[in-house]
Amino acid sequence: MAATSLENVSSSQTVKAQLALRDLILSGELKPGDRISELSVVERLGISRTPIRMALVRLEEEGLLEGIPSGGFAVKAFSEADIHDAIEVRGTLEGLAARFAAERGVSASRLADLKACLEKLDELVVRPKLTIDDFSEYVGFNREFHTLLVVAADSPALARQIDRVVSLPFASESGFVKVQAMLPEAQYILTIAQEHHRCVVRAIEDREGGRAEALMREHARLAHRNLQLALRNQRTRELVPGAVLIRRRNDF
Amino acid sequence: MAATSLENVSSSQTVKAQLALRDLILSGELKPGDRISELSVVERLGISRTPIRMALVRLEEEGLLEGIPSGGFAVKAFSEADIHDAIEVRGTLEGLAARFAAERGVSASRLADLKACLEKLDELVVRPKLTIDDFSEYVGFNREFHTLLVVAADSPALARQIDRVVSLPFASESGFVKVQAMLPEAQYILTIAQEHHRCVVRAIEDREGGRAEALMREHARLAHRNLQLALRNQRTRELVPGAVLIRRRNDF
DNA sequence: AGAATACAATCTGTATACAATATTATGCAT
DNA sequence: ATGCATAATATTGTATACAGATTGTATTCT
Repeated sequence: MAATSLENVSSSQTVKAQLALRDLILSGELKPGDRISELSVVERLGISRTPIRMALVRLEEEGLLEGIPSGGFAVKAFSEADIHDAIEVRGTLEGLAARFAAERGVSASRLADLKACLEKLDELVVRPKLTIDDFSEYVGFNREFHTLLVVAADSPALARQIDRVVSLPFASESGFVKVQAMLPEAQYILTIAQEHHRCVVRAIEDREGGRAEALMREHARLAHRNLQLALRNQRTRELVPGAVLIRRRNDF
Repeated sequence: MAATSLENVSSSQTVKAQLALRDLILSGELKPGDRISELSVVERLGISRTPIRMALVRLEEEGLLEGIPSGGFAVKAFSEADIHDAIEVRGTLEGLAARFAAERGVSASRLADLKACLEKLDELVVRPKLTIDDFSEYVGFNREFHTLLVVAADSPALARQIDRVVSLPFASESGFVKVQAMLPEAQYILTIAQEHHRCVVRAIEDREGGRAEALMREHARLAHRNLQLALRNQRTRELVPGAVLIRRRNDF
């Protein structure tokens, strides 16, 4: 079911397998701790073992799987602490990105892109009541903003590292935005987030590296709050991306 | 030649291929930009295509190779800026590790391990004139210290990210220590580095997160200085690990 | 009845064959 | 002579077959 939407894309079998497997994992059909039988995946996806094997290696590097000493791969389980730390790492690296951008300077056109994105976000945040569509639009613009920030940092080495943390669904910049739609604190958190966005751009423009860095770190703290609020009850918990990978404290 | 030392280890073909290919790249036999012909690697290593393919994927994730859009892999080239940024990222992440350790507290035994390592380093640094053996011993203890710091942070998510950045040879904690042996500033830099080590442990013990973080960041700056000193002339340049991957500014 | 061992089924790791695609070289036309 | 098109070649992506290892089960011995 989860993979059906991606069946007919024309690309390599390896990529298809990677996307399909990721969906299988994130949708919970393959549970944390499960050893992934290559043969069963073969008949489930109708792809031969070789590209599936490639996909498994890539997903291991991505962090969704872990190698089993005796051979093969298993779905990785994450604790709440893991997610917390992953968010903290993202915040730290995005902070570094903001500092790079501020200290090294950003071209006028890139700064303009950031400001344009800022305005698109502004227009949404000031609305009195946000619809579901508004939220999904917000997710898109929010992702764009974070992408533009990394571009502004102009550092391939840093971009690589950020890509890696963000690839974990619950650490991604828009991971908890969907959850926010359900929370009473939504409007408030969005307002603060947008204040951060605006100030970071301002700090970059004014070449205030330290301030830009601190702001992005603080920005990630909002994700921490969302995480805690979201995991508190079952209804919102299910909306957390990759929630099925989270093992509760006393699971073993 | 470079790979011969690893020929007879008993492990999987994939791991053998990965190690051999890494050596081939780092020794400069495969030059930056070169497309890696799978078949030629097959006859060079006497390993079939499948495990070589796996190794190529892993080396791509590791950052030594990059995928070519039309297919296959090429050896990645790095600019001096890339190396600078990789070191900065490492410093930032190790700073975060130090902060985690300080804020969350470290068990007595782990703190004792750190202090023991500190003393082993101390004993070496105070020697008036360091031999080559002293330096290689220093490299070992230095690596141990950085490993212990990551352990003290007790954060798998962070450890993963640090592993990734350290896997690039020129970003690793001991990358430039060998070069230091050739530099007149050697003793001075080692003294400062050890001061950082000592203060970080102190800061962790005293639960001073901010100080611990700042110190590890500053610590990475020593690597920046080593980098600049080392790349200045050809003799020391050759000692920089993975120097063959560095393209000079006006290479294209 | 419980534990240990042996056997069987299954699975992963590796090798190789095949097919599709990209690259290169050659020839022709402008 | 240069540029483009076509064909030959080489290389990657995929499928599958085989061998070694591992895991689970059943039987036997204590």
